[in-house]
Formats: sequence, structure tokens, C-alpha cells
Amino acid sequence: MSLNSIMPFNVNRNTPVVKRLLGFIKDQREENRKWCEKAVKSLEKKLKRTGGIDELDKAISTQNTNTKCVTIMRSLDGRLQIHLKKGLPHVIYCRLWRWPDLVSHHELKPVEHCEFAFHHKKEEVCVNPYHYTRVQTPGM
Amino acid sequence: MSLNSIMPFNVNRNTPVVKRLLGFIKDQREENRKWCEKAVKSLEKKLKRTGGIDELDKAISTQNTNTKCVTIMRSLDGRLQIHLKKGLPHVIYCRLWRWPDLVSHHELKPVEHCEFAFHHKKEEVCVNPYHYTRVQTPGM
DNA sequence: AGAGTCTAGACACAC
DNA sequence: GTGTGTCTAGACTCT
Repeated sequence: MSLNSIMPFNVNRNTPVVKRLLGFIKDQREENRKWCEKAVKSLEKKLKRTGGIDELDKAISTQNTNTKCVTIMRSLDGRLQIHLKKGLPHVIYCRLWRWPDLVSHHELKPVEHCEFAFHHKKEEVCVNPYHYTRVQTPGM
Repeated sequence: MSLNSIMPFNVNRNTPVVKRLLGFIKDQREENRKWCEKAVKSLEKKLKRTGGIDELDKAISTQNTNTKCVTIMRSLDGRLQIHLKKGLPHVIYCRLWRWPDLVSHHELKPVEHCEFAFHHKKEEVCVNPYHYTRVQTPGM
């Protein structure tokens, strides 16, 4: 018996860790649910290679700054795209799990021990939301 | 005075030839209008380099098979994408200007003198709708 | 420099 | 192998 005869119509089966991570999302507006889900699933796919997904899970569920860097590759212009929207990776994931009203990368400062913070401009970027703190926008 | 002060809010200004070509489109369903417009504008952009847009205009407005090939570059898998939809270029444009109910490339046969017909698998593909005839789907 | 659009190629899945 | 659909980096555009 094929799987399709049991679960037809493209049933969405999120992995346990994705379900957990989705539960921690700050923005619970219905109109953003689909996009947030895509953002988390996309991140899981990238982190599977390195096992970073478990470190991310640990950081978020314990709100612990003393976690390791969770990195993805940096694109040429620094942005990543999820569905039809582009943005800076650390901003996207900090907004998702910590500050839904975050406006720009100018409001984010990395913690001391973050090796792959966005502003270091290395080939990899840390997207651990607990490796950034929120600061006042300069000039505001 | 800037153009924006006269025409604010992203007014859509199609070129005369795009307006003409849009007038010949067979599929006039409202839900497809936006997509068709994108398809024509995308083609115009590609053909501007070669001047093929005028030959296309001639072929379509006179329904003339004795026109030159109108070519675009072939992608690796043969398909092109317009907005969120992928398809074979000659099928897309034959559907647009001749047979809105066209289902697949198996229904299309190139005219004798078409040098860049899709099935020739050259680096360029002819999208002149009057360089193809419609045939019965094999096996139907 | 900041933000948005477009799409080929990569990938995934169904037959 | 065929056919179709999704995702997104890089290219491009505009401001």
C-alpha cells in the first residue's frame, strides 16, 4: 500500500523540532503563519547538514545566550529570500523568535562571544537569536 | 517637476507594441489578464535586443506564416518562468495568441521553414506562434 | 544603500 | 525518463 493511499493531498508533516520551534514564534498573526512556517522549515533544511538545529532549539527553548553560533551561508548581498520576501537572515530570525516589531539590522548588536555575527562579514552568518541584543536605533 | 508628481502610485505604462500585442491575446479571462501582461512584457524585454518584437507584431497582426523566426534563448530544461508559472516558451506564446486551450507541446508541429523550432533543440527557440501548427495529440 | 521584482537553475516529487 | 511544481540566489530596477 502506498503512502499516498493513506495520506493523500500533500499533507503537511512538520518534523518534531519544527513544530517545537514554531511554538516559540512571537508573531502569531494568522496572515503571517504560512510565511513563518516556511521560514522555519527553510532554516531547518539548511541546518540539518551541520546539526545546528538542535543548538538553535536549545537556545530558543532556554532563552540562553551561552549557546553556540548557529550559522548559515551568507549570500552575496547578505539577504536571504523566503517565499517572496527578502531580508537579512539575523533580522528575520530575531524578529521571528524575539522581537516581532524589529525594524532593521541597525537595532541589533551581537553578543561578545558570537563569532559569526552578521557584521563580521564572514562567509557564514550566525542566526542564533540569543546571540544578538536589541539596541536603540542610532539617531532616534 | 518630477514624473512622480504627475503619475503617482506606480502607473502601468505599457509601450505601444505591448498594447497592440495584448490586444491580440485570445484568453481574455480577467483572472489571467495580469499573467498575460507579464508574459508579453517579459517577451518584449527579451526581443528588444534583437528587434524581433516588430517581426512578432507583424506575424500576429497579419496572421502570416511567412514571417521570420522570433527567437529567445533556450534554458537548460527548455522551460521559462513567468511570474510563478513555468512552461515551454512556444507553448506559452502559441496559447496566448492562437489556441488558449492548448494543452501540451505534443500538439504543436513547426512549419517547414522554421529554423529554430523548439524540437530542433538549438540554443535559441522560435516563439513565433505562426511558425507552429496544431495537430492532434498522438494517441488521442 | 535599501527595498522590491524577476526568473534560471536546483531540487523534489509523482508517474 | 517525463512531467510538473516549489524555492531562492543572483541579476536587475528604482529610488
